[in-house]
Parts: sequence; C-alpha cells; structure tokens
Amino acid sequence: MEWKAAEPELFRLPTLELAQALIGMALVKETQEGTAAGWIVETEAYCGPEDRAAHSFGGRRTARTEVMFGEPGHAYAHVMHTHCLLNIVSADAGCPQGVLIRALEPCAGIELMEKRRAGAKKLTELASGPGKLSRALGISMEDYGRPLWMPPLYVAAGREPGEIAAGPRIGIENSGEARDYPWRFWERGNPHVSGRKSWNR
DNA sequence: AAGTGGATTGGCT
DNA sequence: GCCAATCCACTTG
Repeated sequence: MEWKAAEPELFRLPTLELAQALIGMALVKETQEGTAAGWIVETEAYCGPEDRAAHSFGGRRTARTEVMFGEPGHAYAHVMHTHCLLNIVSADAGCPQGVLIRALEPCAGIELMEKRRAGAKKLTELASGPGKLSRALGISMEDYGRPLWMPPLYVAAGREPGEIAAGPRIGIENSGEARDYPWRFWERGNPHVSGRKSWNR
C-alpha cells in the first residue's frame, strides 16, 4: 500500500471543517513492527477557549495543552485513565483547537493491529474508539507534538467518504451548554464507529 | 508534596 | 447497566 501524505495546509481549515474533511482520509503509523493504518470514520471537534468541553477552554495554557497553541497539524496526545487519545491540532497558531480521532476502519497492517489488540474478536472492535485505535496503531505519548504530514505518524489521502452524520459529543456531560453541540461527525452506517449502534443511523 | 478526577474500556451482573 | 483499572496533569497546601 502506497500512502500519499496530507499537505500541512490541510490542517489550517477551521476546526469544524477539518473534523468533517478528515472523514474518509487515512491515518498511518509506521513502527519497527510494521505499518498499520485505517480510514478515519469518526471525529470530534474541540473548539478552544469558547468550548467548555475543550481542555483549552478559557485559554488555559499548560504543559499538557501547549501544543494546541502552536502550528496546526501536530499531534495532541493525552492520557485518559489507562488509554491514550489522539487529537490533531487545527486552525492557526494561537487558536488552541483540535480534532479528536474517535474511530478507524482498519485498512492495512490488520494482523499487527489484531496482535496489539489481543482480545478484540471482531474486525469492527479493532479501532472503534479513541483508546482502541491508539492501541491498535501503537500511538502513545511518544507521539505528542509530532507533525502529522510525515512518517512515522501521518494523515494520508483516503477513499471517497460516505454520507457524514453529526451529533453531540461523547463523555462530556459535565461541560455545561457545550454538552449538546453537534460537533461529533461520523460516516453514517459504518460499523467501525465507536459505541452502540443506536445513534449510527 | 499530596489529593483529585478525567474527551475510556472491558468484564461482570 | 455498573464498576474497577490505573496514569498523569492540574490544583491546592
């Protein structure tokens, strides 16, 4: 499989547009063990200071959120309980916004992904969640701050996306009015999206 | 220097 | 459905 890495300019898109533009594109991770990749089928937008659910809400600038204040297209990884979550920094420097990658449809290195995700029985469980896809691709805090238009971790040209659906984000019940913003995007009907099937219509 | 809680997952009831 | 696992950044003393 040959991958065509994205142009750095792609990530300058406004966050909500980037979150939708990424659906159907590929996320590729190269390691010594081999290369694993998947089509992006679910994302969430986190719109910086205005967004109560964002880590950068109110312009909070700390060691953790620092990379979001810089140039777009870099990786913002953070740890959640036992898992690592991957975000792509979006918009221009000074705008601390990002797009959380929530689910992938595996398309290369599937054997490697299955090995890393020992316990996942079905193909649709390999990367159907933000913590799962990090595990499947071997993404960790080592990747924090890396540019996402060149190896070892990058976004690449993908396939034609299906219809894109939008709905409220997941796991942010304590985020006030931001709780209901329809800033989660996914490919309608794709079985590799996270969570239950109820909302995937 | 210690306590708190979270953009999750998977296993058990 | 509910709950424990288990790490680290951030807050507070």
